[in-house]
Amino acid sequence: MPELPEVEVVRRGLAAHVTDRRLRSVEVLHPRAVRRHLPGPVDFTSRLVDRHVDTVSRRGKYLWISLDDGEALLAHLGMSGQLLVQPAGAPDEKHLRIRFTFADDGPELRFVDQRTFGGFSLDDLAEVDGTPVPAMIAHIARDPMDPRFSLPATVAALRRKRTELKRALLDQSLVSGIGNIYADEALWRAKLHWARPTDKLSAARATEVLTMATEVMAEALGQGGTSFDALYVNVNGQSGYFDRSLAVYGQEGLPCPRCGRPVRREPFMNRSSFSCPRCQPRPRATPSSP
DNA sequence: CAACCGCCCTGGGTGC
DNA sequence: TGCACCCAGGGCGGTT
Repeated sequence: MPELPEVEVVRRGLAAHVTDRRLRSVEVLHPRAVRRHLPGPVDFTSRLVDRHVDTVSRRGKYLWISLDDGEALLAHLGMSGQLLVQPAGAPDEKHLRIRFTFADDGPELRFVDQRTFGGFSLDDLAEVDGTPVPAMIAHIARDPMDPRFSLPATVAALRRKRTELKRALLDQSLVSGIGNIYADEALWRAKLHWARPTDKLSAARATEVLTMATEVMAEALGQGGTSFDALYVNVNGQSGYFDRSLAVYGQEGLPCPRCGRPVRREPFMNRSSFSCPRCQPRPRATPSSP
C-alpha cells in the first residue's frame, strides 16, 4: 500500500523520466481510473495532448505533474496503483488503466492498478497557504517531509481533536502521508496504543508519536519504500526493502523486537491494527468519558 | 462543524 | 477441481 515513502519513490522516478518531455497522446483503458476527473475521459485525454511536463510534486500520498498554463495532472495510487516507465511497444500489463505516450517517441508512462482505488484527474493549481497545489487537494495537510510542515502546530491540532490517536494519524487533513503501515510502526516506536484519546495526550507524547512517524517514513524512503504484498513498485518495477524492517505491521504472533511478546492484531475501522500487548497497553478509559 | 460509518473495487488466498 | 467467501484499504459522501 503506497504511503508517503512509496509515493516519494515514485515521484523521484517520474521526475527523472518525464520532466521536460511533451505528451503526445493519452489512452484511458478503464474509465474508473479517471472517475475523479468529472468532465470525463474524453475531456481528460484531449486536454493532455501536446502538454509539456514542467515539474513533479507530492503532498502526502498525492502526486502531481505540473503542466504549462497552471494546470496539473493529479494522481493518487490508491491501494495497488503503479506508475511504470516502459519502452513503447512493451506488452500491456494485465491491469493497465492509462497509457501516456510522449512526442519524443521515448518510454511510455503507464498507470497499472489492480484494485482500481487509484486514479488521475486534471486540475488547476491553486495557492494554498503560500504553496501551489491542485485545487482538489486543498484540504490535504502538509506532510512531515514538507519543509514548511509545523510540528508544534500539528501537535496542537491533534490535541484539539476528540478521537482515537490512530484515527488522527490517518486523518489526511491533520497530517498527510501516514497510512495503516506507518501509523502502526509509529505507535509501536512511541509505545502508545492506537485507541489512546487524543485530547488526553500530553504535548510531549503527541510530539513523540509524530516524530516517530516522520522517522520511520524517512527510514523507509532510504530503503526504497515498503513492499508488503509485491503490489507496490517504483517506476522501474522494483520493490523496496523496508518490509524487512517492520516491527509490528503484518507481524501477528511474531515476537515484538523490543520485548519478545507476540504481536497482537486487533480489528480497527474494518481493517487491522498491529501492536505489542506489553509495550502498548490498551488505555483504561474510553476516549470521551470524563 | 466534527466525528464516524459504509461503500467503492478487484483478485489472490483459503477452506470446504 | 471448483466454488464461495474473506481480506487488503484510502478517500469521500452521507449521516448523526
